[in-house]
Amino acid sequence: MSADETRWLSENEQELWQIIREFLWQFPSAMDRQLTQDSNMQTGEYSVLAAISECPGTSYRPADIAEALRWDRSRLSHLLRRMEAKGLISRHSDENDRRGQQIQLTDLGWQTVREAAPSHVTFVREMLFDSLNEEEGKALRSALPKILDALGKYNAGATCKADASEMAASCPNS
Amino acid sequence: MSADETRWLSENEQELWQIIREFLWQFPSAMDRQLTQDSNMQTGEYSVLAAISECPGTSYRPADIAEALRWDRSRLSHLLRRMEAKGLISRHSDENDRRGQQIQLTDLGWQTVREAAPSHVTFVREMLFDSLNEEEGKALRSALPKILDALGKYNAGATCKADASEMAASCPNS
DNA sequence: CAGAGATAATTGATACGTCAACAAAACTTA
DNA sequence: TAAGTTTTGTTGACGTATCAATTATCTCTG
Repeated sequence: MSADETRWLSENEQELWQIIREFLWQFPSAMDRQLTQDSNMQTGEYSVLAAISECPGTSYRPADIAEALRWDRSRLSHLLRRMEAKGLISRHSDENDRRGQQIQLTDLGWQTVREAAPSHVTFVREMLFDSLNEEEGKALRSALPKILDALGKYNAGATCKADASEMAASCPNS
Repeated sequence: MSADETRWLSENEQELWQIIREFLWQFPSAMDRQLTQDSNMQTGEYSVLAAISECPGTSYRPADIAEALRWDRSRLSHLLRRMEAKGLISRHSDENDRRGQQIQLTDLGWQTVREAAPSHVTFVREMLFDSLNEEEGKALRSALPKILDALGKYNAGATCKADASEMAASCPNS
């Protein structure tokens, strides 16, 4: 950056940015609290349970899960260890590729996600969707992918540059 | 919850929810990376520096900052300790209320936030505002406060139930 | 003014995310 | 098939967020 070519935010933009920042912090934080209180887990753990449970009978490799959630492998590895310790998942070595593993939900894992889902979905509906009219929903649906796309380009070269959704595509059901 | 009165998400809603979740994770995460790489700090630290620097010459108490940012006091306390260790802020006990403190930016703090601002604002503009057309901006501006309001009600009784912006209101400049 | 309660801020334990370094297995290609 | 490269997944160190408990000060009420 030579001189000062920074395109600073207008007052309007600053206001909106503050609202967005607050949303970016408050929403995940409240969601964590909801899951902690109602189901003794946090967003990350729920995301993994939900991702795996979407295709009953399927077993995923960590890499699939990481890609579906757009997560760092390391983060997932740490979390899977904790979840295995809690008895929520089981791992079996992948016979086709012995670097990898097959991750499955245990009975306890299934029970846990089934019990957690209603109150969590209720939270998401009441905090989010009930506050959106049709127009606002459409706007989000058109705006956010553009932002995610920009972020993806920004990240190019970094952690997760995969082009996604192979996990969903390979799901036998749905 | 008696029977199963859960209002599950429709397929459309599930799609949107996935996009939102991704945004909620990817954006802050990329922003942290931007600040770390360009300015050796994270979002929290930048937020505090920016909040304090908004009213030059003013000194804030931690409680003011916590309220303006809608943060937990404990989180702020830990962060202020680290920032003081780095030499970014200074604390002086408040003569009017000796429970409290006066927090000010040091010269290094000022220099740091001035140097960090351009690339950070550029990130926010390029990743966020450049992807929003006018209509989408308006939609966010109308939707997010409703969501924040719902979250506020959800939190009622928890950490931060204050009704905000006393810090901004008391700002001599602007 | 005494005591009860509220408020400001800190602290320590714990859990989680990130990063860089690593090990093992699988591809690639010459 | 051997050497180099990529991919899969783990590990440990470190920074940060959260929660409950604690201290110090202030305010209110009788």
